[in-house]
Amino acid sequence: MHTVAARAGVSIASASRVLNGVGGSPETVRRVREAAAAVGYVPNAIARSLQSQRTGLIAFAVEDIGNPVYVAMMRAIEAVVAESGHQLLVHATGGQVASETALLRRLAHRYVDGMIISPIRITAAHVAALTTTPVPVVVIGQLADDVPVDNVRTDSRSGIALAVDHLVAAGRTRIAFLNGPLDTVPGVARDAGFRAALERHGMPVDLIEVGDFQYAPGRAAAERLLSRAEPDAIVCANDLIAVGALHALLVAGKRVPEDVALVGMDDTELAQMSYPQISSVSLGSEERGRRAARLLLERIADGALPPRREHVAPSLVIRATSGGVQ
Amino acid sequence: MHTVAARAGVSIASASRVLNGVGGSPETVRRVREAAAAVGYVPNAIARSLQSQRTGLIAFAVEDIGNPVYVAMMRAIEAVVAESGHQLLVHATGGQVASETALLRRLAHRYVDGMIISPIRITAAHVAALTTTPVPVVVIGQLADDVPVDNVRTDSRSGIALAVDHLVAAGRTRIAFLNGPLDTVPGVARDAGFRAALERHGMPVDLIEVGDFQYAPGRAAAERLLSRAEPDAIVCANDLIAVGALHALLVAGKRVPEDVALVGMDDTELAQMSYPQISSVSLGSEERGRRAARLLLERIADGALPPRREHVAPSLVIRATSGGVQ
DNA sequence: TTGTATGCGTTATCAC
DNA sequence: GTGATAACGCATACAA
Repeated sequence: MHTVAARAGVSIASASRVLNGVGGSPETVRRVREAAAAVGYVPNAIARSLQSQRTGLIAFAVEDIGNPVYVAMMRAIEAVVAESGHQLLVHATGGQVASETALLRRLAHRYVDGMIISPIRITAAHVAALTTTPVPVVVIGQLADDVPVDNVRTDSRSGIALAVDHLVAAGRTRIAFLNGPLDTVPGVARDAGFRAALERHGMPVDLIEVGDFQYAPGRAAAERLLSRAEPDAIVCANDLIAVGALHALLVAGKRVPEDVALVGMDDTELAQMSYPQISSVSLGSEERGRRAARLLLERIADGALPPRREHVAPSLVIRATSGGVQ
Repeated sequence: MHTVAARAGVSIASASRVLNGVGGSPETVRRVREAAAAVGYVPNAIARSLQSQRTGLIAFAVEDIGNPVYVAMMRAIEAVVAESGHQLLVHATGGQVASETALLRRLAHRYVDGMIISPIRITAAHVAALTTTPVPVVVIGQLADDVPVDNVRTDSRSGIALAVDHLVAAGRTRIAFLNGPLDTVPGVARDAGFRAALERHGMPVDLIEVGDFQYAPGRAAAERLLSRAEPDAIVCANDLIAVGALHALLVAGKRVPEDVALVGMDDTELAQMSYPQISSVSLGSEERGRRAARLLLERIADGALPPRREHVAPSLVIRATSGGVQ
C-alpha cells in the first residue's frame, strides 16, 4: 500500500480509498490503479481483519468429518456462507467433550466470526462455554430450552416412530433396534423413541443392541442380535450402522427385505449407495445445515437478536430394504 | 491487554512479556497473571497474526469433500498440522479450473500460511498461479517435472497394472475398464495404465467405458458395458465407480466374483463397507496427505528449501470381489 | 477530493 | 527487569 501510494504520488489514505472504491478524483483513481497493477498489489487479509474486526471465517465443528451426514451438512453450510463471502474452517473434535469446550473457549481469540457446532454430547461444560463465548455460535442438536443460544434441531424421537410405524404397517412383529452409545444426545433420544413406539403398538421391547455410530460396531451389534434372536425387522440409529447390519444379514444368509426388513437413519448417500438400497429416516441434514448457517449469518449481522430455535421435521424415505419395489 | 496492564500497574509491554512467558520479575508476573485472570483476558488472534506474519491456518483444497479418498487425506493432514498448532481450512473447488486458480491467487492475501491442493486437472493457468504465489503450496498429484513446486505423487498407471496382473493371474481374459473423464490427470494416467497392461498381456483393448468419478455415473457406465459385452472382470478408476459397478452387476444377476471379478481404486473405506467387500488398489491416500502436510510445514519453516518430489507406491488390497476368500 | 493522524491489539526494539 | 515507542498493514475521522 505504501509502495502503491508512493508510486502514484498520493497519500496512503488516498490509495486506500481508491482501492476500496470510495472517493478519489478520476485522475487519482487512474494513477493509483495503475500503480497497484504495476507492483501487483494485493491487500493483506490480516491487516484488513484487524481493522474491520472480522475474519471472514466460519467454523464448523463436528465429531467426525468422515460421517456422510456431516459431509452433507458441511456442503449445505459452505454453500450458504460462501454467498456472504465467508470461508469454512472445519474442526474434527472426535466427540471429545474437552476438545469441544476448548474449541468454544478458543472462540474468544476471535479467529473466526462465528461457529456452528454439532456436539453428540452436551454437558454442563458445553453450556457454560456456550453462554459465555463472545462470538456467535449456533448449535445443531438438542439444547435445553433455557440455554440462550441459537439452535437448529430435529426430532429423531419421532423419526424413529416413523420407521417403527412403517414396519408395523408392513406386518413386521419382531422389530429390533441397533443404537449408538446411550451417553450421547442422539443415543438417548433414539432409544426413547424406539421404546415409546413399540409400547404404543403393544410390542415387547427386548431386541436392542448398543454399539457405536459406525460401520464396524453396527455390523458387530447386528451379529450379536442375530446370534440371540430372530427379528423380522431392524431399525438402525444411523446409516453407518444400517450398512453394517445389512452386511451382517447378508452374511448370515438372510434375505432383505423378505426375511428381515431394514431401516436406517439420516438418509445419507450411503443409503442409496448400498445394495439393496436402504430405507432411511431423513433428519434433513442439508436443511439443518442451511438453517444453521443462515441463523449464524443473521446473528453476526445483528447480535441483539433474541435466541432462536428452529425445527426440521423428520421424514421417511422408503427404499428396497423395507418392502419397497426393488 | 491495555486493561490488564493498567490493572496490574505495569506497562503494556511488561504485560505482554509476562503473558508470553518471556521475562518479568516474580512480583510482576504475579500481578499481571492475576489481572489477566480477573478481567478474563484472552489474546486477539488477528492482532497476533498481524505482528507474527502468520495465521496458524493451513488450507486444503479438493474437488469434492464428499469423496472418501479426500476425507482420508484430510484426516491425515489434520493430524499432522494439528501437532504444530495449525488449523485446517477446507476448500471445495468442484474441480473448476477457474475456482482453483482463483484460490491460488487469493493466497497472496496471506489469509493462510500455506496450502495443500489436489487438482484433478492441471492447466497452464494452474502452473502460472502455482509458480507465482508468495505462499507455500504443496500439490498432491502429477506435476510436470520442471514446475518448482513441492509435490507428492503416486503412480496410478502402475496401480492399474497391479489390478490387471492380478486378474490375469486369476485366469480372467475379458477385462473391462470403467474410467473417469479423459480430460483429468488421473483419467489419462489410468487409461494409459490400463491400455499398457492389457497390451503387455497380449489382450485386446475394447472394453472401456468413460463416465465420471462418482457412484451414479459409474453404475451407468457399468450398465452400458454389460449391455454390449460380457466381461469376466472389471477394473474401476476409483472406489465410487466400483461400488456403482458392483450394484449394476448384482442387478444384472451376475455373481461377484464368480461371473465377474471387480477391482476398485483408492482403497477407501467404501471398499470395505460394500458387500461383498471390494478389492482395491491403494494409492496411499493417508500417506500422501501426511507427506504433503510435512512438506508444507517444512517449507513454511524454511522457504529456501529446493522443490521436492515425493513418491508413494501403489499396492493391491485383495478382497472378496476378486477371488479372495469371502 | 486530499492528506494528516489515529486506531485496530500485539509483539519487538531500544534505551533506561 | 522495565517502560516508552515503533512497527505490522490497513481503514477512517477529521481538517484542510
